[in-house]
Amino acid sequence: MDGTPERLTAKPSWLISQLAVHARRMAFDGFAAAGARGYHYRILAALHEFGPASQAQLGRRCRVDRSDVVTALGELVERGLVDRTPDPEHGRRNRVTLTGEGLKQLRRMDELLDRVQDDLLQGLSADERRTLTGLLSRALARHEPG
Amino acid sequence: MDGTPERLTAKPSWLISQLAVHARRMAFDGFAAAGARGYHYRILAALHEFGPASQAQLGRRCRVDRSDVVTALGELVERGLVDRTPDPEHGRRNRVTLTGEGLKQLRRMDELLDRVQDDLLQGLSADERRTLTGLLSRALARHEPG
DNA sequence: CTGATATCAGGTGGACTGACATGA
DNA sequence: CTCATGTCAGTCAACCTGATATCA
Repeated sequence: MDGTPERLTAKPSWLISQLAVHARRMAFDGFAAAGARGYHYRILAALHEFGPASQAQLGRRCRVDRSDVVTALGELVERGLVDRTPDPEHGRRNRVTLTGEGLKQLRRMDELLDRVQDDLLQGLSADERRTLTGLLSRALARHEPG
Repeated sequence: MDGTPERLTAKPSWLISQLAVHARRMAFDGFAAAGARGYHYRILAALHEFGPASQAQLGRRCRVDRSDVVTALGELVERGLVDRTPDPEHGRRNRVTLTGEGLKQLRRMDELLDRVQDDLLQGLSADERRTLTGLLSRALARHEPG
């Protein structure tokens, strides 16, 4: 433990970071072609997965800061991918819903991302991918909301 | 495959990205306390792992852009953590070496990072961590240099 | 009063691009 | 003429902070 600590390139956090870089780059290229970016996908996906929500809820679900939700939602509304209407039951809250166009866009981005995943994990068997996914989600679960 | 594509929160690339965020945040806090940041660690670690090198080599080894290497090295030189001297055998190239202070700083950051790793992967057994590391490095290996 | 919500202004580190001069 | 190297200027998405106004 003197001369040689764990090599940088063997540290899981390094591997994770570098893989994240690749994933983001690949996804980014595809998203850009669709005129979108990461935050757009995450918001659309959260809307589809959990249904209509307030902006604060949305941000918590897809882990985007409220202030960034505002900006991203503005762009999504502009493109007609989501609707943002004031919540009748709460004067301050907005109710955000996915539009038909938004769903279509989400499907496009989903296909794209699936191809990215495939590319990212090439070299791993289906079994290994499942194992990896399981381990990752268990690790992430420890760092949830609270 | 119609109503429900793979959930966002189950996609490996999402898990990887979110874990990377946590890792970076945890490491960042510790690094900041030491007056350093990610690039500094990566460069110091690469110097220690592969020995003295030119700036271009360094950048390739720790995956930092050459232009960013310039800036980071400037800061490291200022703190006396590395030496940058012109390569006598090549008029344009610099030779960058780790100083004693640099090594000490690297050790501090290494300890810190190991604690971060532990925290990041809490909930996984030693065996599972090895499995995870193995799978990750095999996946990353497919996205190497070329 | 607290607390949640939506919004705006701003800052930061990491990743990247393009240009440029110099040397092998 | 190429290619690699070091340098500088600037862009960008993601992430985060703080302040403000509004409403329960």
